[in-house]
Amino acid sequence: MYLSTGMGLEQDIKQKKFKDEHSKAIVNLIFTNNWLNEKQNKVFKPFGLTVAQFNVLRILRGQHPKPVTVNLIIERMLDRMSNASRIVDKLEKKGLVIRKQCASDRRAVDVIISDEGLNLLTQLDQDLYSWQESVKSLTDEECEQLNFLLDRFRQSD
Amino acid sequence: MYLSTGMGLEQDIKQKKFKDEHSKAIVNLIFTNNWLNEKQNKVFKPFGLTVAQFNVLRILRGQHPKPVTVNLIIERMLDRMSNASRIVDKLEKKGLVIRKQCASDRRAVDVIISDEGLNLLTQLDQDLYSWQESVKSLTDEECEQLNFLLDRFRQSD
DNA sequence: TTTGTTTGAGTGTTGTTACATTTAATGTCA
DNA sequence: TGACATTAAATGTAACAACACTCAAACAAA
Repeated sequence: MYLSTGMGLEQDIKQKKFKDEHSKAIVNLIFTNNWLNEKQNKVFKPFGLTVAQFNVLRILRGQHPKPVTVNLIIERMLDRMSNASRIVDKLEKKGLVIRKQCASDRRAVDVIISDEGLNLLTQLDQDLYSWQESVKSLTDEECEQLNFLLDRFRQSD
Repeated sequence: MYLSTGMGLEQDIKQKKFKDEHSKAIVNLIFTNNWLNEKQNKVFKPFGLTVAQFNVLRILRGQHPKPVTVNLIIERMLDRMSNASRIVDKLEKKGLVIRKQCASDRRAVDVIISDEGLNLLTQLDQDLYSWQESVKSLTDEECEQLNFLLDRFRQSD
């Protein structure tokens, strides 16, 4: 599934026509996200990570060696909140992160990426980079344009 | 969460800078999809439908009164396959669709949207339309551009 | 201090998804 | 025909997400 025909959304989902370009854009966004997600999963799977777990690790690496509270993780996660706690659980069980009570606020929990976690990410980086290159089909200018449009897309808040 | 600052992705997920525009586009796509998904769920919730269920109903309405096999539903679904069967289950339990064995191929199952299902969609249409208008922040031309870029984004297959 | 409110993290529950497997019907072709 | 492969749909399962709730720590303020 999700083999693009290279002929646009209508062919990909076999729909004849959309009411207007905005309706189509909504469907196109969802479809493209699924397409992307499916491919990303395949990259992370050999490393035993889900996309969500990887993103948490990446956040932790970004702050390393500073600890990061669960709250900060939630703030920076791309996907729905709430399960940050459980994701950290999983990562802890795999030895990829270390969790300890925060000294200055005993409600909070400091999370740090472990050496093992850092190593895993280092290994992953290479594969991720190749993957990204392999799916890149837009020019830099087009990417910029896409980012501009997506940012504007979310402006109705 | 997901309150856009109206200042672009970096602020929204509090990340300083991306490696390049392509990396940013990938994250932007995921983030925008989550943003959209969260909003869509709120529209469908009062009707007791998930986005996936709605999409199946819409496919069925598109073919009504012709029956649609589960396979065809899978082909046209935006999101991951495999659960089409179970989604149809749910819809059947709610009386929104009718399922019966296909006459010409006894492996296949014909699914038709029921009158109740059609009614529900009619009610939903109004809310959905208002919602779409309320989140529309791109011009028609920009939507067209976005569709063009998203279609091209998936071209690495 | 005590009382009430807010905050950070974790938990319980229910529904959903991903993936593999199953079962029956169909197709194929020697 | 009979043996084998393929297809359509359903199901088992483990992981995951959504959402509400709990619980202890911190804050606020009378």
